[in-house]
Amino acid sequence: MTPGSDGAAASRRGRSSPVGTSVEKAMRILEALAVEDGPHRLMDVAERAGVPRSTAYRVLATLGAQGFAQNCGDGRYGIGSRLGGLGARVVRMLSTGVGPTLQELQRGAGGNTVHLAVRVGDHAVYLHKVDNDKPYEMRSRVGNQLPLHSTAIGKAILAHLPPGEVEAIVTTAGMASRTPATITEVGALHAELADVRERGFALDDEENELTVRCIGAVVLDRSGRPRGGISVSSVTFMLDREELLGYVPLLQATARKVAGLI
Amino acid sequence: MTPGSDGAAASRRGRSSPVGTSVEKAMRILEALAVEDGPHRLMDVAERAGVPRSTAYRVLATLGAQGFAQNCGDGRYGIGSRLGGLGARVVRMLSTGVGPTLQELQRGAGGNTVHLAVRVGDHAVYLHKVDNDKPYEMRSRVGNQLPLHSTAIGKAILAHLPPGEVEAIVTTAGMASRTPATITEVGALHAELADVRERGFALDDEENELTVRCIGAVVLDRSGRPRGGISVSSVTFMLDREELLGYVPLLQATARKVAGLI
DNA sequence: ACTCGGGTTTCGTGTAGCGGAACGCGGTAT
DNA sequence: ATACCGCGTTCCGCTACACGAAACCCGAGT
Repeated sequence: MTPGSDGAAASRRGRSSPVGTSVEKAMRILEALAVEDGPHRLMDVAERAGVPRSTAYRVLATLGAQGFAQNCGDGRYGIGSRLGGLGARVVRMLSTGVGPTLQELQRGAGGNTVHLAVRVGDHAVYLHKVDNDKPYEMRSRVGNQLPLHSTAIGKAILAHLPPGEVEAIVTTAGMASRTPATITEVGALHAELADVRERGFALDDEENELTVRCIGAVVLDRSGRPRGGISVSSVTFMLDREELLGYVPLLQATARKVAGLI
Repeated sequence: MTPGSDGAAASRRGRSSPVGTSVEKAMRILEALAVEDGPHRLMDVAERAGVPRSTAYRVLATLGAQGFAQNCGDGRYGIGSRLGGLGARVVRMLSTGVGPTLQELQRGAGGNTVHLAVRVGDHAVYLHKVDNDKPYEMRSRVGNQLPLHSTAIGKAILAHLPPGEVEAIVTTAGMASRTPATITEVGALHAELADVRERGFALDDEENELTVRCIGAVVLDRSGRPRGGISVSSVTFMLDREELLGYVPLLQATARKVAGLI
């Protein structure tokens, strides 16, 4: 088997938490540390990462000794600065890779704001942003988390996940009502996701933020799993729905291009 | 032993490459993938990470299956998008943590540009930047790499590393001559680093970039090792050396504060 | 004083990580 | 054409290291 391919192997012994190798555990623990700001209790990290407490402790000791994690003195844990250096490099490299492609999209889509986000656990995280050429700008920032059930990128991702995983995500992350238009019922969400799959793009019409309308398309990795998505956004009073939908073909073409660059 | 403490243990079996646990190997491999842009050959990654080829292969297979690394089809490897999501979160979290403190420094230091960088291998990487309030700005960007021997932050870091490690760094990274003032002799560097230690800060007077002058102070982790540094920068024709040096006490105080936030 | 939550430590088990060596394939020199 | 070489990939036997249940310990709440 070649590296980077699926490798659905692993997880044989798994009693309650089917996490495979120790490297995988470590990465999941780092992701668990990065979901929200404050220092985290060992127990929460362990649970979120799906590993037993003592394992989380051992891995955190290793990561801490290397500067990738940090024991905040009291028993709490946070991310370490060495991970910051790595993260800054990674974001910069990926951004420079996709930057030109997304700028083309921005220009071709009326100069409106373009976002690339990738899935991290039960959220998506902005990885790159191309600001619009308008006098105002969106308040989004690289590194911001966004919900999956109420955003165009999020719904595009969910639409390409197996239904069981969608279920798991809404169970743990909930379906917070962000605006009156937010989908807050699991049934309605599944119906919407079927629509998204059929149309090949997702529409967020003030579901996540009042006065903001977005179209989003999924970005798949080479094994067909959804890694993230891209979107074009505008404020509702500047761009009507029809005009925004006119950019869908370009959005989809760009999403396919981005998939090759991730 | 408590996690996050030194833990100089590890590396007993070590034949040629004294790298300990598999988690540590994985993190070093990720760092090796992030040093420069293009896809990397397996061999280069293995060498840079200090692990045998077959080990690098196996770890990359694991990381690739999880989306943290990527096999670019031909035998080359790059970073995966899942690492990008993690990295974006991490940078954002660390930035929001230190942002206010560094903004205070910027205001207290005449509104000049402030940087926070952390060490990654034999370079430093910008993790946060507070732009100046002048009509022009520095071209630096978060995620940029900077050499250690020719920058204020870099010299502040080197000054707090054991001499052997300094030797190793200049051996592998070299001492490129960036301007006529760049220190390019190992002996001169060691002398300069002794100065830096004694004064408690580093000065880069057009050593890395013509017309740019910086003061830098080291940021130590809780076990006393240098994790990175902060700096105040200005163009030479706007700020003479004396005035810049006047900001040293505030710089040092801020560095100590940042050490607690990393 | 008793309990409880949760971080830390211990420990015996066996497995997954390890890395040297062999393989195969494409490119290059002869 | 053939030999060579560099390098990604695969194999394989050994054992160090990961594993996780359970014990331990400390501080807070009652």
